[in-house]
Amino acid sequence: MTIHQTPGRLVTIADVAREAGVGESTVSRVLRGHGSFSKKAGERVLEAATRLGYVPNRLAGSLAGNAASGGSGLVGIIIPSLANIVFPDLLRGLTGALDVTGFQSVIGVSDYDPEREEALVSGLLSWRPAALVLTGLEHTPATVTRLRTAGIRVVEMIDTDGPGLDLVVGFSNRAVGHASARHLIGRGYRRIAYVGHDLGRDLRAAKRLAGFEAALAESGMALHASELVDGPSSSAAGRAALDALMARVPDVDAVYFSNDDMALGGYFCCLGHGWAVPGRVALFGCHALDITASMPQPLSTMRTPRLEIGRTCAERLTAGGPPGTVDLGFELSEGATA
Amino acid sequence: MTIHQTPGRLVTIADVAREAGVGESTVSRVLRGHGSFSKKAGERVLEAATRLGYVPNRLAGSLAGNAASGGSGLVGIIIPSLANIVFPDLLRGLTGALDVTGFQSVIGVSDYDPEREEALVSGLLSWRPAALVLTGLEHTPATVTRLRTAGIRVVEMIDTDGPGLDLVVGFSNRAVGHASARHLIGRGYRRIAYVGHDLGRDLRAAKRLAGFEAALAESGMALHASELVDGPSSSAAGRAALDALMARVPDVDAVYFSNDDMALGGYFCCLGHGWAVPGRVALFGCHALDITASMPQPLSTMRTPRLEIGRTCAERLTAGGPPGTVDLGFELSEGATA
DNA sequence: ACTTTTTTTGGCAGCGCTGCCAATTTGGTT
DNA sequence: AACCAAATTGGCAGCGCTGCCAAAAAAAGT
Repeated sequence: MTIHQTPGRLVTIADVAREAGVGESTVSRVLRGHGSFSKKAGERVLEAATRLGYVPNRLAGSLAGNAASGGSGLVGIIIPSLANIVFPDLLRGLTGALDVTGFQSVIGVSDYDPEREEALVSGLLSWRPAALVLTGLEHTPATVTRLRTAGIRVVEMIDTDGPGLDLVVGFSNRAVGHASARHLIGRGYRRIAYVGHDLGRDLRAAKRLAGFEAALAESGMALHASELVDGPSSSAAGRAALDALMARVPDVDAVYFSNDDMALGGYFCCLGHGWAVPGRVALFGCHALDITASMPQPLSTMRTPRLEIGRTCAERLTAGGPPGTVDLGFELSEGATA
Repeated sequence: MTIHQTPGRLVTIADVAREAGVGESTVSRVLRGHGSFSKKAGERVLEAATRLGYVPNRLAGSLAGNAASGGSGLVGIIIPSLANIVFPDLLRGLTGALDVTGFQSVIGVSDYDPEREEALVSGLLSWRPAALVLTGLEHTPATVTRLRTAGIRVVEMIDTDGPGLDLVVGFSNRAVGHASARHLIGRGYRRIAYVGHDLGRDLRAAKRLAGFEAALAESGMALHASELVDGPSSSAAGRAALDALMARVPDVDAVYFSNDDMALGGYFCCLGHGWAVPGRVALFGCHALDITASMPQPLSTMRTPRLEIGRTCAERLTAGGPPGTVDLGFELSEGATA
C-alpha cells in the first residue's frame, strides 16, 4: 500500500504564520474562529492562507486536541453490502446528516461476515473515529469487547430486536414479519409460502421470517412451503426461486419474500408465466423499494424508514444523549399484489 | 460537532513498551513487522499488546511517517449520489479492492453539485488522503487548482470523454449513446424519442444523448421527440415521462432512456397500458442494472463495467503508474425490448 | 501620567507514532 | 580469549496542530 507522487512539502500553519507576520497560535485561532484576535490579524492571516493555498491538516489537528476537542471528526460506518439499495439508503441518510455537522464518513463493507466486521471495527478504531455505526445487533465477542473499551459512541442500526451496545436505531424486524403475516391472513390467504435468500448471513431477514411464522402460528397456521436460495437477495434469485416453488407446490396462494428485490423477481416470474397476481398467487415483499411503486400493480410490501434511520443515527450520535433504542417503526404499503 | 463520551486515555505504544519491557521503537517495529527484532521481543510485545487491548493510532502514524511512508492510508471518494445503484456499484468495486491493500475509504456525496464537490474536495484533502477519487471530468476551476496542488493521485471515474487531471477510468459515454442509436437504427426504428432526467446535472447522461443524436444525424435522422423530467432519474419518473410522451407523440416507435431506472419505469408504463414491447414501442436503457435481466423480456441496454471501474481505480491508484486514461468499454445487452 | 482591566499575542509542551542513529548484544572467527 | 560483522535495541527528534500560560499591547478608569 504505497502511492508514489510529488512529495513536495505542503503548506503548514507555520508557513502561514510567517507569511502573515504573526504567531502560529494566532493563525490557528483565526482559522478556526476560536479564541480572540484583532480584526487586522484576522485579515492578514486569511489573506496569507489563501495566497499560500493552505489546507489544514486534520490528522495533526485531531492528534493534538484529542482529549478536549472530543474526537477526530471521522465517523466509521460498517454496512453488510452495497449491492442491495437498502444499505446505500441508510448511508445516504447518514452522510447527509453527518456532512452538515462537519463529520466525514469512513465506510467499510462487511459482506455479511461477522469476522470481516470484526476486522473492520479494528481498522476503523485505529482512525480514532468520534463514533462507529454498525448494522444489526449481532457481532463477534471480540467485536463487542473492542467496542465496549473503545470509549466512543456506537450505534447499531436497522434492527431493534434485542439489546444494543449503546444506541440502537431502527425498527423491529420481527414485528415487520409479524405484521406482514397478519396482512396476508387478513386477506384470506391460507397456503402461504416463503421465498428467501441466505438466512444464515442476513439475520434481519431471519428475524422477519421468525415474526412471520409466529403470526401464522397464532392463527393456527404454518408455512405451506418455502424455497431458499444460496447467496444474497436479487431479482434473479427471486424469479428462479418462485419458479421452482410453484413447480414443486402448485397450490400456494401467497408468497412472502425476504426482500423487495426477491419479490420483484417473483413478480416478473408471474408475468412471464401469465399468472394473475394476486389471483393465481399473491406476492408480498419487504422494504418498499422506490421501484416497486411504479410497477403496473404496486407491490404489497412494508415501507421501512431507511433514510430516516440514517439521519436519526447521525443526530443521536452527535446529540450526546443516553444510550437506548429508537424505534422508527414501519408502515404497510398496501399495493396491489396481495 | 461534539460527541461526549468516556474520555479515559487509551493504550499507547509507550504503555505496551513498558508492559513488555522493551523500547517504543521495538514495539513499533514488531507491530508493523517492519525492521528486525528478536523472536523473544516479538512475542513479548504481541502478548503485551493483546493483554492491554492496544489499538494503534493511525492518526499519529500518518502524521509521523508523512514524507516517507507515502500518505495516510485514507482514500477520499466523491460520488454524486447514492440513490442510483450505479454509484454504490462503483463504490463496491473501490472499497473491495482498497480494503485488501489496507486503505480506508472516506466518502462524500456531492448531489451532482460542483460547488458541493468543491467543498468536499477541500474537506477530504484536510485528511491528507493518499488519493482522491472523483466522478466525472467536470469540476469547478477552484477544485481543479486544489487538486493540482494537492500532490496526490487523482482518479476521475466513469467518463472518458475529455481530458483528465491524472488518471481516468471509465468508458466513453458518447460512444455508449452512439452505439445505442446504431442498434436502434439497425433494428429499423425510425421515429425514435428520448426520455431523460435532469441533464444539467447529470453530465454523463447528456454526453450519451449527444452521442446518440450524432449517430442519428449520421443516418440523416433526428430525435422524433423527447421528454425530460426535472430531478434525478427514477422508475416513477420514467413511467410518467413515457406516459406523457406517448400521449403527446403517439407515433413514436422506439424510446432511448437516460438510464435503466427510467427505462424500467417505461416498461411498467407499457405493461400498464397493455402496449406490446417492442411491437408498439421499443425500449432501450443504459447501465444494465441487475434487475433488468430478470424481467419477462430482458431490457435492451448497455452493460457498463461499474464494478470493474471501481476495482481498476483502486488498482491504478496504488500501482504508481503514469497518468492516463483507461477505457474499460461497454457491451450491448441485447435483451428483448428493442 | 499612572494604574487597572481587558484584549491580543507568541512560545512552547505535548498528542502518539515513526525514522534515524548510535549503542548494545549476539554469533561466528581466528 | 580477543576480535569483527551482523543483528537487535532504545533514545530522541520531529510530523502539524492545539491548549495553556505568561507577556505584551490596547483600552479604560482615576
